[in-house]
Amino acid sequence: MSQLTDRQKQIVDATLDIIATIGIQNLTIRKLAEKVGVTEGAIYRHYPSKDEILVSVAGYFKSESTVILQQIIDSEGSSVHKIKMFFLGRCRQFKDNHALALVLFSDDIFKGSGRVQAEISATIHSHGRLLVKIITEGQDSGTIRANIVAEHMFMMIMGALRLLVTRWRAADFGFDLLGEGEKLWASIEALVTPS
Amino acid sequence: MSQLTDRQKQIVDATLDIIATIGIQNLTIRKLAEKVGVTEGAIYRHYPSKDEILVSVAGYFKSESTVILQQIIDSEGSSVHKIKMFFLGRCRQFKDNHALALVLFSDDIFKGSGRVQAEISATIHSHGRLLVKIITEGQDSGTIRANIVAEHMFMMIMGALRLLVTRWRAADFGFDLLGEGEKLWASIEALVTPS
DNA sequence: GTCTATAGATCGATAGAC
DNA sequence: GTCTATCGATCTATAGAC
Repeated sequence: MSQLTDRQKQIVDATLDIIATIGIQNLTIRKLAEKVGVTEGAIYRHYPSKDEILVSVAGYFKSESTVILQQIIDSEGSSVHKIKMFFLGRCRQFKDNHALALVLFSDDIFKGSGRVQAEISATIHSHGRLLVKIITEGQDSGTIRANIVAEHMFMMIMGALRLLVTRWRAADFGFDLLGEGEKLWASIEALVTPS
Repeated sequence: MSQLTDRQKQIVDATLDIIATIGIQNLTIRKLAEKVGVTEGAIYRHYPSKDEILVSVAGYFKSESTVILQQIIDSEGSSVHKIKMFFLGRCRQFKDNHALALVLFSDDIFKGSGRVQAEISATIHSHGRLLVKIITEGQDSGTIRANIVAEHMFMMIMGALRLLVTRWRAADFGFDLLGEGEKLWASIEALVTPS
């Protein structure tokens, strides 16, 4: 974690790019070196092993994904507004950083390297708990329908976002994710707010 | 497609099992042969290549996932009942066949073998269109809230199911998927039916 | 249809010159 | 810090005996 050198940042970016385009099962040091523009041996001057590169990728994911959470905690709006901020904020992040969508929504990328897997799922889990808490607060204050399990509401909202992003990736990023995200959010808000 | 020999079925089952446990990036002919109980050379008597085994896996997925769709088409219930049948039917299928959940909900399993990837996503897409059509019919007949885009409603329902299954897998199948699915469905039904 | 044995390619990682 | 060169392991796939 902490700070990466310029080369390390290049390597992490190249790794994400390769995973996004040809899948983790085709991620090799050779292809990585080729994309960075150095030889295979040079890669090992910056990382001791391939696994350690994936650890770095996971760290990058963690810091990026936490940014929006902090903005929400500091925000003053209603519960619905906070969740909307998260929802559209993620769309904006993915639009600016396609590879991030991949890391956040692929369950099997880090399978095999157990340590990385555990860290990522812990992060996702803690973020989820925060959002469920916000939903519960909204239910208590009457801005969100109260006769539904908050956890289930969270699953529908995040699940829909994930499906949207999955389609966006399948379409080779060929539509406006933020625009479609706003439309989808309008439907979600209509469903979860009291009528 | 068509019929598999007993050995081919064994190989497909073993493939799914390996993918489910240690990930596709660790799927090798050696591990496959070991699990089936024969040597590596023997595998190639039943399949010409590793890729062709994955094609078989995809075919198996396709036939399994279509079963419930046909039941729904033939059913006589309301739109809400049909979607519930699909939702809980999938839970039941996954409970009986853990590996199926993996194939249905992993975007990156078949990345790299473009032909398989295309076939699977086409199947998922056509199933989705059928469910959206059922939702639209429900909206027209008044059993489903009509002021929401049907496509978005579909995304929330399927997204929630996916998230539930993802958690079930992460928990090593350690809770009752069908029971939790029924609770989740109750929340979904409360949200999507007119109040 | 299964075995042993092996070819040929590619993988992660290292050594040593510069 | 990058290069060339290479090691040892492992991969997919094949050949030939039984």
